Amino acid sequence: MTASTRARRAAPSVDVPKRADDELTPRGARTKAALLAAARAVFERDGFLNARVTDIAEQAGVAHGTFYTYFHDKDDIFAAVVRTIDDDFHEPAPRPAGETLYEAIHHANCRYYETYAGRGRMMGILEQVATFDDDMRSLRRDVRRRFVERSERAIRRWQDAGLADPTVDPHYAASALGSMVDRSVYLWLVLGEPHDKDIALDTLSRLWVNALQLPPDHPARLTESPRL
Amino acid sequence: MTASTRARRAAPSVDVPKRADDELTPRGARTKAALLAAARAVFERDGFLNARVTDIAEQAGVAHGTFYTYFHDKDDIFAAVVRTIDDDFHEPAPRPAGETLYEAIHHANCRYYETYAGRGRMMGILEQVATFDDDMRSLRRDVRRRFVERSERAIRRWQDAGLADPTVDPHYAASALGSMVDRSVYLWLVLGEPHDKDIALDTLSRLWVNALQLPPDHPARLTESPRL
Amino acid sequence: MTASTRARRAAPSVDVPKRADDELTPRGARTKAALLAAARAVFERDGFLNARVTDIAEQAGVAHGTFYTYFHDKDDIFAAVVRTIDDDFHEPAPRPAGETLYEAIHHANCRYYETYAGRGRMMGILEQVATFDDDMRSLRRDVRRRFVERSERAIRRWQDAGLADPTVDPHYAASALGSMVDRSVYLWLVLGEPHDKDIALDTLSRLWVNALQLPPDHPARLTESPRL
Amino acid sequence: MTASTRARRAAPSVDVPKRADDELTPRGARTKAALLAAARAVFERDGFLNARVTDIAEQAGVAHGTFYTYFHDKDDIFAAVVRTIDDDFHEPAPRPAGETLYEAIHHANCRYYETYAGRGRMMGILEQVATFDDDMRSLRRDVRRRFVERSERAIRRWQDAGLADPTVDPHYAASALGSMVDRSVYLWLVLGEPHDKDIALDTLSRLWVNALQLPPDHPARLTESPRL
DNA sequence: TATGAATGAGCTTTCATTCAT
DNA sequence: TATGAATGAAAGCTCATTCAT
Repeated sequence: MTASTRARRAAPSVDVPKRADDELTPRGARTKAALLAAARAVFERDGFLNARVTDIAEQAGVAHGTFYTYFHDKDDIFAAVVRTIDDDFHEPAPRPAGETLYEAIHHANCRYYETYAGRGRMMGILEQVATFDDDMRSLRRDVRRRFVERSERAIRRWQDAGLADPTVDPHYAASALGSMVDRSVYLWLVLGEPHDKDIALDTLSRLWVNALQLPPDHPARLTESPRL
Repeated sequence: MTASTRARRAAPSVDVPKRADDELTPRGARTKAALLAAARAVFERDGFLNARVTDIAEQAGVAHGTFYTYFHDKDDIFAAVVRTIDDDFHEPAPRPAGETLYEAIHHANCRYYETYAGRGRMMGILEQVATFDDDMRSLRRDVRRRFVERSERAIRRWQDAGLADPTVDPHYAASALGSMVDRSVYLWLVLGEPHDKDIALDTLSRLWVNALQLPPDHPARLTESPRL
Repeated sequence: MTASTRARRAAPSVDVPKRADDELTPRGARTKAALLAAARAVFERDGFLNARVTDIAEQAGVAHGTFYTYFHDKDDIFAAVVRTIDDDFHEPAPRPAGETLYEAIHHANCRYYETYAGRGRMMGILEQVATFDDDMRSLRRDVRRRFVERSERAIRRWQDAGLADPTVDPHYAASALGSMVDRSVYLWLVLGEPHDKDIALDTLSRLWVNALQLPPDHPARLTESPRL
Repeated sequence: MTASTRARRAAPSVDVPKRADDELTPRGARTKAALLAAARAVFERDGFLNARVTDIAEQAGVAHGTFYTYFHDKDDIFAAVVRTIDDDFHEPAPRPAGETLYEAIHHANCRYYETYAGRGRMMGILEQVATFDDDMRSLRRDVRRRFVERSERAIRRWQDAGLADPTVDPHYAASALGSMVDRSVYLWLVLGEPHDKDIALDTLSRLWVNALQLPPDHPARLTESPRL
């Protein structure tokens, strides 16, 4: 044969899943991990938009094409990176027994701050991607919704117990206070607004307590903790 | 995720300034205005990243090349569009005399909501651009800073007058409450979170007042209004 | 702005038509014509599969990107080249008055041969593309169908006039005889089977006449000519 | 046209022959057979151009790399598949004694049809490959030549016996009638042109007989059968 | 000023083939 | 033999920007 002749591919598109994690040989798993780590580094350095697949591959020390052995495209690996990061937000927090309401709320806020801080620049990148990618936006909103729902339930319980201002709407209150914490932390940790961590978090917690007119020193025994 | 996403590294971009507004012939002024209007329409339709210079020119009914008679690039015209939009946030609000504190704060929150709503999709786009463009980020933060500083001064006055909780830090409180309002409005108006406007804004204002432990029915006569 | 940022395009796909021929400036028309000519040359030299857009642009003496000002992709320009070639097959042939049946049929066959020959290597390329491209296959079959239908009508008339074998099915006969001519010409002109043109075409015409048991010397006055 | 189409220029391809069939272990023979079967399935499903070596290996249930233990490349295995298919066309047909000429010719045409139909989609793929691969084109022409030569000899005999029109050239007639049958069957079976098999084949045979002006009911005892 | 054709850097993705295990 | 990870050559296509008219 004179000429070997290549493809007229029909749109491969969505399907064609990459080999699942548990079908990988140790070597493959290592490479995939290297790519994920490299991707995170590159995203953090360049942001999502400026990150190039080439850079990620190079950073991981593999050939350009190897990237496509494990991921479909930049979006795909980004989602994978986010997934590795996202989980910690969902772990239920173990709560000490004798906390006051202020302490419980403060604890939750601190924990949110620390988790956010641990994610470093990736949270900002996720925020960026969420402004133009529907899937990431959904993911972002799901995380948020869970927090808000938890807070909402707590507010209702406090209202029922006569501890919280009965005139505020629990849903909107939970949403607003969640936004307050979430956005403040974003300003401090992602946009780098200078701040004194202790004062900042203490103020946040006080405002939280005040906003619902909770008695700060009342025991928080009502089980579930009001995390953002 | 459907489409692939690209970006470009910073370009040298020699600063050849385009002809200033007052040096334009009437015809030129008309063309420039058409481009600005077209740009806003295209940005609102496609977002910043998907907007193409070609589309803007086409929408404005001028040739592709004409764009460059008036603007350096997409960034340039985007900044110009934002400038035409940004101003309204800064107009001092005329305040009625006999307002209560709740009314004053609620008025400010409503005004912020309305202004945001009037900007329509552009606020979301600006938020998007602010995630990767330093200049736009600065602009965004300047707007914010002005709001926060005004609130901060008001809080201090209220604390001095014995009306507000003296234990909260005025700066962080202003920042946090500003974030609360700003982010809530973003969720409602940009991300389209379903909400009942009246309840939502009322809750926001109540939380604001509560958070500082202000007496809601006290006259707001302390001059400057605490907007956002 | 630090980085100018490019697109996250949504699948542009089918639409986005290129500027129509009559909206082109003379310069544009010249370039487009150059690309078409270059494309034909490249296709004839390399076949469709091996032809590269780059080669076409280079051959036309324009930059790579210029190609995309006028055509969507290789398929698009191929279709355009074929369209410029296809038309001649459809021109109705002017027929002399006193022809015999054999002469009329022979004339049609010769004309088919010549038209085919004039298209040169492009007919082979079209045959190639028709094996994997549905649109081109349709085009190919449309051309064929028109020939066959014309022949079929002629055969019916001849049968009605008692000139042709009444036992053959007019449709299948037209199709089969069309295939005979079409494929023979393909073998000779595209695959380069050595042949003596005169004997070859004469044999073809004799077989045609015999196959229908037509009296070769009978006047062909039954108006429409049985082309392929 | 949906997808873009690429091709590759001829590769040097050093001729390291793969292990011959009789040097294979039983296990190896089984793997090779699996690959051949898989290749045929994939070619029939996707066509030659869209078939990927990966798909063939996967379909055969072996690792990608294993393919290269048995075949050089896609061309190589395609040729092998075709070889397994090609043979049946050459088997001499056993002919009954008292046939008429029409019956003999009809029988041959039916047999060609059936053989073609049995090859299913592979004949179309072979036609496709023959448009760009010289070796496959040769193979295709060899098959054809044998048929034509056989017909040519038959026609000569019939002419010598005064049974066939002496004015048609035996070589071109054989070629043209072969093309008629071959192409008709291609249209029906590969391109899927709707047809009534009995009428279609009967018409084909009648035209064959008529074209040579053979007496249809004359005994076909002249030994060798005019196939195709 | 306005035009729109021309440019080409830049990034993406595919898949045949090799090779260490 | 079998495996499947790694490779990298090839093309494709987009669109911001320039520039001759």
